[in-house]
Amino acid sequence: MLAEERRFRIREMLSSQRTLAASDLCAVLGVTAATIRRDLAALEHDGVLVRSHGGAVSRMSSTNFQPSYQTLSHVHSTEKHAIAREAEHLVLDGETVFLEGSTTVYELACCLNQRKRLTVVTNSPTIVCQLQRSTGVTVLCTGGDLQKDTFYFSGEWAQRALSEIRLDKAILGVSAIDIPYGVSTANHAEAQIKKMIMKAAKTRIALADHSKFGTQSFAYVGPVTDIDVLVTDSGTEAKYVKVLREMGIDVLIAGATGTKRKEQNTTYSNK
Amino acid sequence: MLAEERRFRIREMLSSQRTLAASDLCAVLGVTAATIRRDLAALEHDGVLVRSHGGAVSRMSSTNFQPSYQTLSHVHSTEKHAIAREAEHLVLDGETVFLEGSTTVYELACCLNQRKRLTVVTNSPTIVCQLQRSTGVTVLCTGGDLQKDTFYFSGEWAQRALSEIRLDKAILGVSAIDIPYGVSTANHAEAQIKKMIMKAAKTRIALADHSKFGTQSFAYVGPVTDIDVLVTDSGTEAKYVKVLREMGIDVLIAGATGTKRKEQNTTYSNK
DNA sequence: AGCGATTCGTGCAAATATGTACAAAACAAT
DNA sequence: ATTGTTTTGTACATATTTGCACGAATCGCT
Repeated sequence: MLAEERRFRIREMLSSQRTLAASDLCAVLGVTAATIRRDLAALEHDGVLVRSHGGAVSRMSSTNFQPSYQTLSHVHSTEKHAIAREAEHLVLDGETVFLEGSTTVYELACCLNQRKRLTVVTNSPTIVCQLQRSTGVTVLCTGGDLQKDTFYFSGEWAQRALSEIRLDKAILGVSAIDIPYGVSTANHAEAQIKKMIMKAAKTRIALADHSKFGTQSFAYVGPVTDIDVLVTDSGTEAKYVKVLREMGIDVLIAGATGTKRKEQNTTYSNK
Repeated sequence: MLAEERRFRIREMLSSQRTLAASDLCAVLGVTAATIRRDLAALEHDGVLVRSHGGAVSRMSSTNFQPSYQTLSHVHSTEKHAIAREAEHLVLDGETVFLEGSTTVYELACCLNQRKRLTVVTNSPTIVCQLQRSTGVTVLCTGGDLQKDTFYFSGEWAQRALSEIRLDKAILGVSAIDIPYGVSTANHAEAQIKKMIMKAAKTRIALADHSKFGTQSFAYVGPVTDIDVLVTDSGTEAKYVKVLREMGIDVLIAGATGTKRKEQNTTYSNK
């Protein structure tokens, strides 16, 4: 087998598997570990992957693209992950959904790679990159100005794109939710986009970990009753859950107990 | 057996096999390794294949399993890199430029991270992700439908965004350039986008390595005179350069020693 | 914190591939 | 037939790849 062929197959595997174990590669490709190591070194040099002890992690369509995302997602990452896993069941095959950029929604996007017949609209370049290899998912992007603080698109192009579509479901992260005040966010442009997403979707699903409750932020998005389904973690105080449910909102609590989650980047050997 | 027939059979084999081993070709065609090497060298120059240690890899998109970013990014990467470095000087601080998704243009985007006061518009999510951390660069994205084969945005949203802007410079990769026929590309949607980019820009800069010359592809983009500046590598035949210059096109040759054509993906240890 | 098991980096040697000079062979045209 | 051109085979020096080996670094587990 040609060296090129071998490396091509490694690339190929990386498009379906985010992580590869060096030992597995030795067995599958029939070469020694030294050769695999050299292959991985070469592919790392080409920017295809990032090596890690025992194997490698894909660099395309992964969180390695933006460190800001990584640093952010470390915060409450266990809860975010549980929330994403819970929200995944709300997305059905054949639907058209909006995924609004936010770290929690990004986690959700990672779960959707294997879906068939799903249309995703998003204002996040990171989510686009995450989903670009999944053949079963049609991806549309609003485009617009890239906000340097949040890494989402906003602005005129994004707004007009949103004004022209109707969605089965919109999934968005919220940065602040308060019962009397409503939902708010730090960025005015982001608030504008969130309002339009709300308007375009039949079902509005919000993801918020427990730290977001009872807080207010600069730019007002809308009342909490704009939300149809709210997914949060078990750390949220019961009083919030109770009041929201009384207001007719479907509150889902993601079970985050005991699931000791390790950092995504270092678990390369899992199948 | 005629040399022409031998090379035809190699082409034929490449349409069913992505890679060919030189040793296999010797056996099948009944000639020595030296002859096969000369054949492969000739076919490489014609842009049919890319040589690699021990054989060759098909370059024709129809046979490539995924003629995507990753597959092609290592092909002619030395030339692409040199071209990108050369084109970098054409982008000036303070300008508004369009970067059209293509592997060579992506290389260029990587060089622009440190710029101050630069506005970049692009239809490539990969380029957005590449530039999103650079504080000095304002990034806009056309949005649109994500093409699963090329990973660029196209479609209505992309077209309308392009119809509303005027650019100092547009930088695009070309997949096929032929003197009488003009510029063409494999994808119809991509050709549409390219046309609009051409229209929106005051100065149109095309990047093309030597293998693109003298080739035609499915979808017509426009005559070669649409191009103001063409950046290529030193492997391009002099006749093309001469004719294009006579037509008033500013042809820049990226400095690379013509004889030494090492494959980047096989040299991982240097530097 | 310590320890055994893996894994990593790398020098070395064998095998293989590459580029090229040169001669032989095939071909084309008078 | 002969002459000039192109192509192919041979030979050989150089370059690359790969497996093996061994010390160093890292990981997982107690």
